[in-house]
Amino acid sequence: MQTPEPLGGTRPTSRDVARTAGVSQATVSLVLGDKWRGRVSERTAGSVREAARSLGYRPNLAARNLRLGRTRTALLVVPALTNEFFAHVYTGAAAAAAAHGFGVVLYPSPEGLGPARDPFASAQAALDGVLASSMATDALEAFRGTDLPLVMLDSDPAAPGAAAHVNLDVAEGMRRVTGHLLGLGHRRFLHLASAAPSWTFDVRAATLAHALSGAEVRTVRSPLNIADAWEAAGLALAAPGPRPTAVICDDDILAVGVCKAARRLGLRVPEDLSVTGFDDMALATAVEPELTTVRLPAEEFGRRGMEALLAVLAGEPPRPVSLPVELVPRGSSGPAPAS
Amino acid sequence: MQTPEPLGGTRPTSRDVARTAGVSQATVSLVLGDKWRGRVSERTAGSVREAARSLGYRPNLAARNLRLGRTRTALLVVPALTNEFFAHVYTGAAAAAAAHGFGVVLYPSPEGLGPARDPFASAQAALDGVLASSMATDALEAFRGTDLPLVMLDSDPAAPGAAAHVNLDVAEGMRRVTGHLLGLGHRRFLHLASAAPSWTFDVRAATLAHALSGAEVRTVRSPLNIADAWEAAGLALAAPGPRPTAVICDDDILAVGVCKAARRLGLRVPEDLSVTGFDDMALATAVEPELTTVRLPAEEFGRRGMEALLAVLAGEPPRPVSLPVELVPRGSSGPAPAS
DNA sequence: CCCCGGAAGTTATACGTAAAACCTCGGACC
DNA sequence: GGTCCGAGGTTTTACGTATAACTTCCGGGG
Repeated sequence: MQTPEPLGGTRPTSRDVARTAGVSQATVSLVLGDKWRGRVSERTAGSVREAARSLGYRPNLAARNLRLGRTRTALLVVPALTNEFFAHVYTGAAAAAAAHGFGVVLYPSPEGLGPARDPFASAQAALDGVLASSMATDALEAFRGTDLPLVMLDSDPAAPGAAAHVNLDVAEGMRRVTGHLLGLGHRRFLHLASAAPSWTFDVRAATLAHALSGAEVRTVRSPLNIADAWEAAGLALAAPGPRPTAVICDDDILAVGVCKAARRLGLRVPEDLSVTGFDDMALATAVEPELTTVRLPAEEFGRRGMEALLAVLAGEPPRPVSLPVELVPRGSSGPAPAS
Repeated sequence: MQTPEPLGGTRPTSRDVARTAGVSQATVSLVLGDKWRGRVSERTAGSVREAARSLGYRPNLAARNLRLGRTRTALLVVPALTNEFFAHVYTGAAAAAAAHGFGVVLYPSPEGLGPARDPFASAQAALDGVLASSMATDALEAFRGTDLPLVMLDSDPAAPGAAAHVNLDVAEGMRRVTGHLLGLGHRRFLHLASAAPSWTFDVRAATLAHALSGAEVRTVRSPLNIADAWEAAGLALAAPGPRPTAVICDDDILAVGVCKAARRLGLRVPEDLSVTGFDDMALATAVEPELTTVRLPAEEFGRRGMEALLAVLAGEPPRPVSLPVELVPRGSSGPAPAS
């Protein structure tokens, strides 16, 4: 069992395969491209495959992409993978892409991007289409004046520019949360909202305002990290006047910050204060008490988004998708305190 | 301000730019490739750039890659981005790559990979090099018989096959943990180890065994998720015989599981049981009490790894790197109980 | 007997770029 | 006055693939 691998760094080409198989390069291309039925004999096809295998032949993707004018590569634009939600979105998108022979490349984060560099060149990939989260607002600016097919995640379905929209039904999620808390007797609320501007957060705020129109609601904004949420919640909960009995958060991360702030203030969760999250990431069951939250099908979200993009690329006009979400009641929410 | 953008989906080529600028395609290539000093006049160069801008010209990456035989793209192989540690590694690697004009593509997860599909084709990218974590063991198998430059993350520096090694000094981290706990008077330990086979975990186990050679140590393995860790720790802590007073975990996630199991058993952390984590991810400060853990410079880890790979690609023989880690004492560890 | 059609290939070409090799002209130098 | 040289380009070629267009051979039908 010797290794007939090419030495010296030069990879074998289809022409090399043709030479060893004793056929022309075109035949190699036909056989390996699975377009040979009725054009090449079974025998010849076999010997071509054998030659390719023994040489360790791998088609040159750059050449194929140039020839075909397509790259079978999609760009995924999300804010940051260190947010578990987007890591799941990536996973789903990558899986759906792979199932169709596509690759996924991530838009480089703004920090990683040098000054005034071309976002497309930075991706270093020729692209067939773009799948973008509305939360990556700054990155999206870079895509003005591009005619690449674009599918938007969690953005206004009425907004122009996108070939398709795939959304999570966050409005229903927020209705479930408010219904849950109202049912527990809560009437004074704090809404800890994300400071990041995005359509999905606007929807949550609007839904919440509508569902709680009879109750008392205060809104505070915070960046999506525990420390900032802790500080914002601490200030809001220690403010003069009647204290809210429930805090509705736009994200599990914020809810964790609220719980920490509550404990610091001597408030028990859920006896003195109910707290709800959003997303149902690993964090939600890591803390004590576990978070009442809204489960978002993050991975399916990415999968459906990519499938919509692939449909667009295939020429099928896709219809908008809105994925159902689910309320997961856990220990962080309980009956409103008696007083 | 009209839009002279190409209509109908056909992007302008360097030849189109040449035509509008009134020069040859070669001149366009020289100017835009910044190789024109002394070969093209300032005037001509200016008009070429102007033409390119007005046409919205973007070089065809596939053609460039084919011509140059390089793609300025590296493959990153990690187990799962939903593990926050690897999301940080990706971020650092992508930033370092972007700073050198490189792109990063992720190895598709095994699930996303169809049956018996070529891992390289699945990435849908022609690659210049590979940066791989030793924790992605199954994926690494796919790279046998490849001569792509390979830099390993957290793998045995003595192992062959890699052009360079970049490691975290986890041995020192584990020594700090054991020193910390021994100093607090602990003598009976439980080591909750990762069930995933990897060199980095072997090092932790070996270091721990050596540092605690005079003490009593039991080892239990668990997959890296809260639920499994909870179960494994629950069993171990409820086992007959003297109970360990400290649990040393290979990962913050495991430590969180241990804390939950301890609470279930009526054990207070840290009064009855000290628990330490590893990694210092967001989880560590989300829980109560906050975790004593070892801070790993995850993002720098990715950055240095990518820089090592870029050095290899540039022909510079790099020396092995071992990044320092840091013990972060927090609330989950305290003096051993008196009894 | 001739022609036609299908099987089994081969030859030729284009994709867009980078760069080596070549051309042309106007002055400087001997 | 011829030659050389450098500035400022242009012409040409190659990268590896996919496929359209062409060739060749052979058996069968009229």
